[in-house]
Amino acid sequence: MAGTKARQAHTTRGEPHPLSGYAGIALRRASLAVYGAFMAEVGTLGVKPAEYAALLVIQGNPGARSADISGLLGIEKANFTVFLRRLERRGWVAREPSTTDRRAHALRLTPEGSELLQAAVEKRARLEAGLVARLGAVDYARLVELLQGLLAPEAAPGKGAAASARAVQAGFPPRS
Amino acid sequence: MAGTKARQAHTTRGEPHPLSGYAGIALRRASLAVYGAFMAEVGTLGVKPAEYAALLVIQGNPGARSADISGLLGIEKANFTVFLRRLERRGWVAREPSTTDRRAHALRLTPEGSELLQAAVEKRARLEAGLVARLGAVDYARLVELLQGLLAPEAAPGKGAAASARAVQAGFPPRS
DNA sequence: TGTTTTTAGTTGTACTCCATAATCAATTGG
DNA sequence: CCAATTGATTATGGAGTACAACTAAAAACA
Repeated sequence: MAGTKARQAHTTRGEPHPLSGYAGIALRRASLAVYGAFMAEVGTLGVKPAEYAALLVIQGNPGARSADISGLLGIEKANFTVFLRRLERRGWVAREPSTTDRRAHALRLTPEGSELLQAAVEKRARLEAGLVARLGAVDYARLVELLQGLLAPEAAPGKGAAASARAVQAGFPPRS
Repeated sequence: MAGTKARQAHTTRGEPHPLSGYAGIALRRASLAVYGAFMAEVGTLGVKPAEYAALLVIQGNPGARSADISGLLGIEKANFTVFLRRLERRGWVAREPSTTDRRAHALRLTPEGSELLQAAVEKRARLEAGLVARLGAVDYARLVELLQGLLAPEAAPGKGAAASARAVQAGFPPRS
């Protein structure tokens, strides 16, 4: 998603989009739609989805190193450096030197970051409530479940190596 | 999607991704995963998803103009120009002058384009079969249905204007 | 009819996201 | 102690997209 603008293709309201019977296209369109809804709701705080996710994970894993967080977010560590710097410059994330490894940094939310994140979490709850209102709670849960099923590792037999010793977790705030 | 490479974040196979409980993140990840699967299967023909969709729509609406197709695909007409030129240079799409409007072009698939598209459709059927095998036919259909529900216009009451006189349709090949 | 407004297509530019390679310093393992 | 690995950074380039400006043709209208 290069441009931040949420596109609204096929403005002819009334019928479903003629290509949305294709799973890939439906997925892409839905992803963009939710992205746009996020920006409309939470984006007013100046936070984009990737940044929101980063703040969430950092809050849940205070002291974690860059590589841990970037790996979890699926951001290349190289790009995560500049990504982090934005969060740091805005005063939301502090990068303290690690006490155990002089190459690494320990990441934490600043008080301002925590405050902002709390506001963002509340706004995101409203966003999710909107989605639930559109699909119904049961269908919404089912959708998320099906998406997870699509992403689930296909029971890869031999390969299951324990990748990272340092366990980094999502650290959800209690789901609304 | 800037980089064509399908990222595989969170390589630790075994548990679901810790952030995929968020609908937006699950959608994004699923979208990228299907994109990657498409590239692995159909991409061997040198066709990316957007190009595949374009060829499909052009085949279903022979003689349609650029703006019709680009609108349906959700591509800016400005960007569609260069996008089209790629398809044209590869010999898949012909851009004849419109007989009724000297500004416009009538788009058609060339014989090579039709041939390629047919091969792509077959490969995509295999891709879809893989998704069905993963989720099961019922759940797969349900997923697509739920995604469409997420995208459906929220019964906008007064606004329902007939936007485009020229009706352009998806022109599916018979769904496999 | 002649003039104005709209439309189809094109070009150019800029910005964001992302991948990759190269690099440096620090750590780890023989 | 030296080689290989690792955390982080910088720099570069490709791909997708938005947007403004422009040309030529068509449509609307007085």
